[in-house]
Amino acid sequence: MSSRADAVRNRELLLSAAAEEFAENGVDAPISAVARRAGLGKGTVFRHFPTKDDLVAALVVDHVTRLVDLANDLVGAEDAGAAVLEFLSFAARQRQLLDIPFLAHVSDEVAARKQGELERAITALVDHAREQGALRPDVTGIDVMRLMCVPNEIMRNLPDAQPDLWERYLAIVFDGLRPEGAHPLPHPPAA
Amino acid sequence: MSSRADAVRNRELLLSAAAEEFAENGVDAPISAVARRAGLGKGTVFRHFPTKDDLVAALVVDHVTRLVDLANDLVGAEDAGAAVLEFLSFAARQRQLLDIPFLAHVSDEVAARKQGELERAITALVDHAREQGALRPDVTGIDVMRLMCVPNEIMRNLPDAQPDLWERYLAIVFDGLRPEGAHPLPHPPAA
Amino acid sequence: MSSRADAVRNRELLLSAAAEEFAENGVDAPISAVARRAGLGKGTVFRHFPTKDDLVAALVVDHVTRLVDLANDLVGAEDAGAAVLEFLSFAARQRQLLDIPFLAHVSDEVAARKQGELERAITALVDHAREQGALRPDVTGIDVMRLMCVPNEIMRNLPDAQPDLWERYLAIVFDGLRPEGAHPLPHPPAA
Amino acid sequence: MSSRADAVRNRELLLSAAAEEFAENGVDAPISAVARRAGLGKGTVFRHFPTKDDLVAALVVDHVTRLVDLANDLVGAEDAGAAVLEFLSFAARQRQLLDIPFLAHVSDEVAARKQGELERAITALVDHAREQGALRPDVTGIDVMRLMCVPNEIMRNLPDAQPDLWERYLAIVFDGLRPEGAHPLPHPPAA
DNA sequence: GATGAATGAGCATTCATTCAT
DNA sequence: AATGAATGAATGCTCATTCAT
Repeated sequence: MSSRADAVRNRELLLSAAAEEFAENGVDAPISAVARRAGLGKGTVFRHFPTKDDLVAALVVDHVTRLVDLANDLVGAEDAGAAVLEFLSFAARQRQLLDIPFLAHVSDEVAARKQGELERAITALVDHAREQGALRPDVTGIDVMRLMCVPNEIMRNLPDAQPDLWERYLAIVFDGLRPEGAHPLPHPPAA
Repeated sequence: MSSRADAVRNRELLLSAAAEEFAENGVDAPISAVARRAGLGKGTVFRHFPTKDDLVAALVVDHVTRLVDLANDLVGAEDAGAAVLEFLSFAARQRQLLDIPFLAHVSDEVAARKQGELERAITALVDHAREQGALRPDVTGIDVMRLMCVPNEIMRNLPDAQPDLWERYLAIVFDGLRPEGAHPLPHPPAA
Repeated sequence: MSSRADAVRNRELLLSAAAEEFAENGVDAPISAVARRAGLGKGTVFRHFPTKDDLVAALVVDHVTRLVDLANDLVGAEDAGAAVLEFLSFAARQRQLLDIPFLAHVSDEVAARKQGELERAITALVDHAREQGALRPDVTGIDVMRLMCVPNEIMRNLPDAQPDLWERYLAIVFDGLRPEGAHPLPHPPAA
Repeated sequence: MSSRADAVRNRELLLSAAAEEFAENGVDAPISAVARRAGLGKGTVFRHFPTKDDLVAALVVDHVTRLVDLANDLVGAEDAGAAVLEFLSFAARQRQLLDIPFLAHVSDEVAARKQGELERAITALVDHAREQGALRPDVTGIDVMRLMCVPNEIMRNLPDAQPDLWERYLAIVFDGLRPEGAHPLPHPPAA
């Protein structure tokens, strides 16, 4: 009755339902809400993701994968500074739960590996931009990764704000990453 | 076990236990964990704060009060730019849960009033700094309020980082607030 | 442990377990006691009745429905006086919690509607009996409704009494409803 | 500072506060509400009544004592039937928690003894009335004791009714106790 | 003797997870 | 493979009771 293809479709259905639900109501939203939003039974969620944490991890992997792909696409761009800005804008537009809390608390191996990939991809991007003089000399990919979520977190705290307001705060942060008027940074970024 | 006089001390005990617990494990940490950390019974928490929300609100009020007081102290400073930086450094050092999510979700009246005070105090500070040319011309107190939590949020995601790492990210954000090399900001900050 | 079909049975199981438990220990009996008596988990109670109040309301509706049905069956009886007595006997045999406190405090809409039905049905029954001269001229359906629980309440206070003792007290009350030797009643019954 | 007399006064204060509180909000009202109503500390309640049950028992004893005293006063009355009616009216006017549930569930020895006294006093009263032909020949003091609370229980279920409505239901019950038109009662009243 | 702070058992309710169908 | 019923651990909160002052 249900083909392999249906299973794949359901998995996607669940992932996007979960992304919406968690973005809207936080990760504490019950699994049942995700199931309802997907039009599926609660049991089906657990068939695909044995644990709620697994579902969250899959979401993170999905999201990080998209970011890695974009970063890799952008890594050869002429204007590396613009590329970094585009990357950060893309990240900000994904309202999903790209909190680093997640990146951090999700213990999933695959997720961890993906984060490593992301770190390398962003670092490449940032290194280019720094070398081109588009970013301050003392900033690293890790720094950018850590600042990546700032617009999202601000927006999460302002549920009624106009949807593009994040651009304002990304602009400020990005100005802080530029070489003009940069004051030397304390501490190394560490691992 | 505790005398009448210790009741006051217990309230403080509870507030700081709650601050630690919530900073470490998020607001979803159970009241029982707060009680255990304070070395008190669960019921005692509810004697002092009839509701979990009341406890959170008290925490917010406490914290915001400290920030308002500092902002008011700093408002007359010669170097207003340095004053803003000092204010942000102080805010970052308070590891407590000064998430805007809290500031926003706490429905307590007193807390709301305190937040209004904070907004006014920061705005005064920022206005001075802007007028002195220490901050970019298009930044407002509200913007600073929203960016105030960035170092804390980054640190929360990095539980094993060296304790002063926040200085690095505050430095970047603050460079973004300076007038040198500032690119005009999109959107008004709105209320 | 239970099939889809047993879910219906479980609802009944829970209702009768609750009826017994509440009749025996009062409505303040914990839900866990109801669950235990039904041989089910505490969570299962909440699956079927989202709230303790919902469970109580369902019980009331069930009970009142049975009474309404009987009253409607009896309304055409030849001997309306005997019909009223039969009705009251049936009500007394249902040990359940047909306290008016419940009828009153249950805020459930459906329950309220059912009580209206009951009042109308009893009133019809009583009106007939009064017209036939089987009841005193100054008694109403509302009065009978209010006296309906007397035997139950007496029995609840006498847990060790012989199970049919209620008949004695119903007999006394019913004699008080007869026209013979009736002294005029003070106050109207009011709504 | 506090004399023996104050202690006695406080005991009375507490008893009447408890009577009011429990009559108004049910026996589940917290001890703290009783203390507040009495204008005393919670601890003081427990000094006088080591247990909430003790307080309730004391209330019952108080109440039953009043009833016993009245019954004894009335036992020599000319019109014994009128005396029984007066006794029942007095009982109905005491809105307090004279539920038999209490009489039954209170395990206090003194309370039990007092109930024995009450039973004997009522029985004497009822015996006289029966002998005078004012009550049906098959009714006993125990029956009257059990029916004594009916008006109270009906009123408890009708919080908004006019305060004298109980007279209507006492009248019905009392008519049921009269010899006119009495149908023989089933079952002995038992102990 | 009086007070109110502290305590923990008890209760309603939610939700991740398991499993029979 | 999908479903939703059953389950119990966890949580916020209330309240009788104890006890230091």
